[in-house]
Amino acid sequence: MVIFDSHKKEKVKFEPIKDNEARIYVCGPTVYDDAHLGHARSSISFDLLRRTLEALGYKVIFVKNFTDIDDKIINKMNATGKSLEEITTHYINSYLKDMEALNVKRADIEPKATQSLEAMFDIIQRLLDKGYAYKLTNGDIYFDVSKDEEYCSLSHKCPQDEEAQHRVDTEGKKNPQDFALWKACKGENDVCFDSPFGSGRPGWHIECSAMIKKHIAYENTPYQIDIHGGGADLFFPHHENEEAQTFCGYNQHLAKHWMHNGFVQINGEKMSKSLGNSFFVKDALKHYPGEVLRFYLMSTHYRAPLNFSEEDLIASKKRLDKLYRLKKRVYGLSKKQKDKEFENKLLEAMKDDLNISKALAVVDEFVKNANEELDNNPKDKVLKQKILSNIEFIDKLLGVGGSDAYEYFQAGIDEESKKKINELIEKRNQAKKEKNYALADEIREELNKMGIQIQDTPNGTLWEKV
RNA sequence: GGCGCCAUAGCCAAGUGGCUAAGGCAGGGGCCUGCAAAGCCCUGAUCCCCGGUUCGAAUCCGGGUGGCGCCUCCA
Repeated sequence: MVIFDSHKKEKVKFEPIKDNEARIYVCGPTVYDDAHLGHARSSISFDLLRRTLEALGYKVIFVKNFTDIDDKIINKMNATGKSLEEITTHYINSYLKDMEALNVKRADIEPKATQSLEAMFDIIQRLLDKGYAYKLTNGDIYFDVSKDEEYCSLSHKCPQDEEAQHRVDTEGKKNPQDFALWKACKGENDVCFDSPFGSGRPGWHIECSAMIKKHIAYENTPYQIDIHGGGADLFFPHHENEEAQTFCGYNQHLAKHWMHNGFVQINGEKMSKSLGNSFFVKDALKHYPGEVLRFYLMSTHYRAPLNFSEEDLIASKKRLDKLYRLKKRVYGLSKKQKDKEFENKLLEAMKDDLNISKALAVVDEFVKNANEELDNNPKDKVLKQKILSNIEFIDKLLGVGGSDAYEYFQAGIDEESKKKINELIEKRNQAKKEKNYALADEIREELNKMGIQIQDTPNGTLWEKV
């Protein structure tokens, strides 16, 4: 497996710290609002990484956190009068539900910041003891970047010029880039926890360092975990700061490899709350099945920007439709016949830094060849078993193609409508038998108007929702 | 202002020095079909511009132009 390490800025061979094991931590959402398409893309990107490593035989330990203590959550509390727990529980559930619809596998561990406070205290105390952190008179504790010689060597993105540094300046800090490890309690409208450093709450960056240390960090190794992932915007300062805390606190680098996914854009601009162009997953799911959305969001390489467009999404749907039409042709088989050659080809593509374009081209080629072979050998059982097995492998590796082939095309149609559709099809077949083509075409037209498209096949007349 | 990424057919998108530049969508032609649909077959680009390196470049180097991102919470 080769991955692009954004620290080294090149593709590197993935060599795990421990043989055949991969410990991965991905920055999860701050749960103060519903997941947008950007969250979806990030989730799907690292889901593909995980599935690929698993298919290659690695034992993957996958951790994705929830940031459940943060300024924006507090703002929401103050705005709505709801408790922290109410807000975060609601959005965590909403997030999990959306990700399930997108066929993203659940993380093995889903830690919350509020449950990892002890681990944060440990790092902060170490940093204070070692002189990497200092406390202001108001009780805030900051990390002193000037004490860390390696600061900025991870992302190489630290601002150099004076102007940029002054923009992030804050009263009392020793260096403009110093960041908060602990924020002292600011009064009634704040959320505060007891700590050895007084009442307050943790800074954002410390949360991830703590959760990694607590849940999956190796001891006595140069690196605590194998891969740390997240959105490209997190590289600096978030990941730079995580690395600084962990390295200065434990004398271990945080992660051997760093991976960052590109953004979802709308009309060529980053999709974000502040630009007012964000797009919630739950809204997109009202119009398109999760699987279609997944297929679309993963069809652009994870590092490249993806400019959201409905036109492209529809093109993706049509591409996925073809896989499911093939699946209908091998419907109902139980026995499987492995096709190692195909599996290796698909895996080979994904092994190259998740080259999804290559992988999907392999899928397209497979679908095309399978259709042709089925045309020539409609009764070949082994062939059909092979095809079904390959579709299952596609589902396992890419997370698409696993649904029931009929339900895929009939999603959103209620039982009553289905009954009516079947009656009309029956009526039309009768008309066809009597060579009353005018009536048959009339019925087909009626179905079309209902948004139903039919296909006459050797196995009878099939229908799909357009 | 600092740092960085990107630019391939109508659209999406692989490709990192050398066979005829993958694949998908859309379009055109054909087979199949009562007619359709689906499926299959055929069909399209010399790779933003200029210069350089090389026997040879979409692929490397330099300079442009255009777009985007980070530097502030952000996936």
